[in-house]
Order: sequence, then C-alpha cells, then structure tokens
Amino acid sequence: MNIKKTMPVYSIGIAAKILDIHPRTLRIYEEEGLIKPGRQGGKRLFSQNDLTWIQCLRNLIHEENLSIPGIKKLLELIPCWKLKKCPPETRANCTTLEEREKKCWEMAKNACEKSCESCEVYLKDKNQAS
Amino acid sequence: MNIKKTMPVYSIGIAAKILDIHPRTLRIYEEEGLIKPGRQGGKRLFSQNDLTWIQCLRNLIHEENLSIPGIKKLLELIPCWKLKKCPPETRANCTTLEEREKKCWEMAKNACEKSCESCEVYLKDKNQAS
DNA sequence: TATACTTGACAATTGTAATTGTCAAGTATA
DNA sequence: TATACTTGACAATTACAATTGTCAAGTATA
Repeated sequence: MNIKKTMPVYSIGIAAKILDIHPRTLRIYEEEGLIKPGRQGGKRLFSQNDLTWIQCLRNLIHEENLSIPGIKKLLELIPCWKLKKCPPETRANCTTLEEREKKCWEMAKNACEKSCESCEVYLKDKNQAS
Repeated sequence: MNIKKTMPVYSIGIAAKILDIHPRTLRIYEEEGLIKPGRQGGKRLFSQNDLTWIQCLRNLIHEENLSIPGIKKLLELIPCWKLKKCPPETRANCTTLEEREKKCWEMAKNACEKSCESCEVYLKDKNQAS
C-alpha cells in the first residue's frame, strides 16, 4: 500500500528525530511561516513532503547561508522550485510544490505580476483543478 | 554646477567616513560582488549612487536581517527596486538603478523570463538607449 | 623625502540569529 | 492513574556571519 507523501503522519517528536533537530526548532519554523504542518486536535502532524521541505530549508540556512528573513523574502517573490533550483524533471514530479498551501502565484504577487497566464506551473494546476 | 550622481568621486577613506563604516567593510562588499566602485589606477572611487546603494545594502543587512548570500540570491532573481520596495515615483527618478552595471533583465534571467517585453523599466531603457 | 593615503592578506572581535534547553500544564492511550 | 507524548512561553547556549583591526608594501602629492 502507498502512503501519500502529502499525508500528515509524523508527530513532532518523530519528525524531529528523523530530521535530527530539536522539536523546538520545528515550532519556530512554523511561527516564522516557513512550514504549515497539519493538525490533529492541538497536535502537529508532518507529512513526508513537510520533511522534504524542511530539509530544503535547512540546506538554505546551513549550506547556502540564507537567513530566515531572507528565505521569507525570497519565498514572497519567487516559487520554491526556483529557490531550490529544481531541474524541470524534478519540478514536474514535485509533490512538495503541490502541497504548499499557498501556490507561488498566490504568494508571489510581485514576481509574477505579468507572466502567470503563460506559466507552465500555473496552467498545470488550473487544468488539474477543473 | 552639478556633480553627477554617477560620477566616481569619493576615495574609500572618505566613503567609509560618510557611511560611518570601516574601509575594510567596503572592500568586502566589493569582493562579494555587491558593489562595483570605479577605479583610478588601483584606487577605488565611489559615486554618490554607490553610497546610496551601500546604504540600502546596510539596511537590508541590519534592519531586514538579510544575509549577504541572501541578498546576492535575491539580486540574481529580482530587480533592486523590488528588493528595496521603491515606490514607482522613486523608481522613475532612480539613478542608482541606471548605474548598476548589470541591468535587472540581464541579471534576472529567471525572474523575468517571459515578461520583459512588457516591462516598463525595460522599455524605458530601450528607448533611452536608441 | 615626508605625509597621507591606498592596496591586499592575515587574524581578532563582536553581535546576534539559529538552535537548544527547560518548565508547568494539557491530552491521549493502555 | 501512570506513561509518554504534546502544547506554548520563558531563558540559555552556540555557532558563525559581519565587521573591525593590523600589517607591510605601494602610490600620489607637496
């Protein structure tokens, strides 16, 4: 059987253990608006995609030396697959992208103002939605 | 008489004093590719626009808490007037923008890929160039 | 040739963002 | 009701980016 990558399944304790970071750190990322894990009652539940995205965040912070405010600003302005430099193949199969509650054209009011109508990502989603 | 804002006139010592920072810091900004002051022989010479831009950089670093790698990444992807959130009036009169050796549509291959033909800044420059 | 700057390369400092630690109180399961 | 987690709020730690400091050597001006 297949567990959907978008399904919230990991408690904060498990997620922290998998990622090898402190639970506190995950709560901070959420406060900062960098992640939005699911909820079951009051408890957070993380999906596989959440973990993937968090791993990306950590690379941006620790490998690329971006600050959290810097990441936030980038995310306001550009879609995550540009930030992460995903090659087109990866992007096409990216479920993390699909899951992010705000789609890039919703977040990136400034970046995309004129080109969304011709954007492959935008069109792909629009077709899927209908 | 009018001194052009784009004219390199300040030595590194003077520029540092005006900006109230260490000359060393200015050299680092240049190494990082964040500024490109003019040269007279081996000596750097800063224009008024250079100083304006450096002041912006410092705001981004110290007020908005962006890291230098973060600023570099943002500049690759978006024009400086978006980064600085200049209102249109300011942008229209912005000589710092004009002076930056790389124009935004040259730098921001990714951000603007489809919309430059309809971009006011791009068109303005194209008309001026001819 | 003396003064006052500059250069680039080394290292030291410092400020603070990112992370971790701890707590009392709450919830769910067995 | 005992265990094992969670929650949010406080504080402490740590890691490191940003900045400054220092140096010998070079250039320009008077």
